[in-house]
Amino acid sequence: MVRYGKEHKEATRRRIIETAGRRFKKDGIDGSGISTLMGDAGLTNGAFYSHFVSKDDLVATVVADQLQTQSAHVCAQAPGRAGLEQIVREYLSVQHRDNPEGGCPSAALLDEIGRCTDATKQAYTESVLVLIDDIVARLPEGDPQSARVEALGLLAMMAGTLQLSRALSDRRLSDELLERGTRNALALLGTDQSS
Amino acid sequence: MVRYGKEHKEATRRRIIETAGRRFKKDGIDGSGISTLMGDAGLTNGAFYSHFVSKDDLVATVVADQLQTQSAHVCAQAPGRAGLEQIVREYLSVQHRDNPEGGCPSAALLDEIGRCTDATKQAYTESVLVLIDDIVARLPEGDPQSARVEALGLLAMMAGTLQLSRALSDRRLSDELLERGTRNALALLGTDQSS
DNA sequence: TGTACATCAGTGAACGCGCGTTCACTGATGTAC
DNA sequence: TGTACATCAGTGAACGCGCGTTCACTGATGTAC
Repeated sequence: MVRYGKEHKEATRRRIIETAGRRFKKDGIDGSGISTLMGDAGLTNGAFYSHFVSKDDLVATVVADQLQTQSAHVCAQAPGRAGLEQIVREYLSVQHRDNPEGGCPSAALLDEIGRCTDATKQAYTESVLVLIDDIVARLPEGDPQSARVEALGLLAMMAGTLQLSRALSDRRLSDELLERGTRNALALLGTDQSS
Repeated sequence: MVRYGKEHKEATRRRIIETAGRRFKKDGIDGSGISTLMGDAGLTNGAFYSHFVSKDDLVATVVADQLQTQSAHVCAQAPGRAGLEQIVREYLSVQHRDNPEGGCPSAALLDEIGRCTDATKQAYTESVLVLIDDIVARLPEGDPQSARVEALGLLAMMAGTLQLSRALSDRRLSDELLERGTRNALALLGTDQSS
């Protein structure tokens, strides 16, 4: 009865979500059309609507998937404080700055997400909290809600720094900003979080 | 010989630049069409090209103008450290979060600017350095280049925090992030900047 | 003072193009007998 | 084992629309006589 096995269609859907993630981060959400997105996945535009209800549907799905991938990456790092420092250094690196399509979705898309539908903002919020909890697990114990907000603050600071480093046309200044950002981020971790 | 006096056309150009700034910050650069932008200024699409060479030209012009407006706002604040603290508190306020079109262009557009033409990134870089020097003027003296990078780090952190607060669909979490961000920003100012 | 005129800021229709979305279809698949 | 068939993932042309840009024009302006 089942023709291709359902793995086939699901694999295609996965492929679309992953290539769309890279494309969105490279060209922006508004800057990526359906035909281009499907072409990236090796398909034609018409097939899109048998996988997603609308572009908004894809956007919300991709945003959630991107953050989940990032969570997995965080979890794969060495445990505890040492791993956190490694994450910060990687995040605020020249390599990350120069490779938006393979990097953090918040750094590439955060202000655009703020202008998206409520569904997308909700998908972002839920998924970012999963990521945040993976970071919180590496912090010394304390009030969990306070630690969450602390980790959100760290993410915001790192994403903003990467964005600014990408917008500066002066390479040297951009490099210096990344260094300073790394120091600031590590300082933020070093301070014990009172209430 | 001169018909309308040149003030007339210059006033119109100013009006386009200012209304476009608000529109870009509200709907994004990719999300704002020429007809809409000209309509905002009380004109029709056709008049656009007697004021600007292209949309890219407008974008670069608007980005520079927005930062200049922000510089003026910074300079209008009380002098020294007290003024700086006031700026930080205003920046990371609920009012600013809920009013992107009247707020900071970096918070509204930074990742999109990173994807713009070199000309726009250059306009951004030059103008942001003017803003940064207005902030540096409020910091204790020291190595000026180091102070610049410190101020850039502060801007990046504040812009990222505001963006994240706008992307979160959980209002309470968003509010808490702004509070935490304010504390972090003030801490960043409190620490003396060694090298 | 009154009229003819040159200027030029702004109009609005049109250009080709890509957008998001729809739909009649194709053709490879694995199944049933 | 071989053939007829139902399924359905994917195709590609087409929809109306708004994009950035061009251009022939309109009509209010202030000037010249």
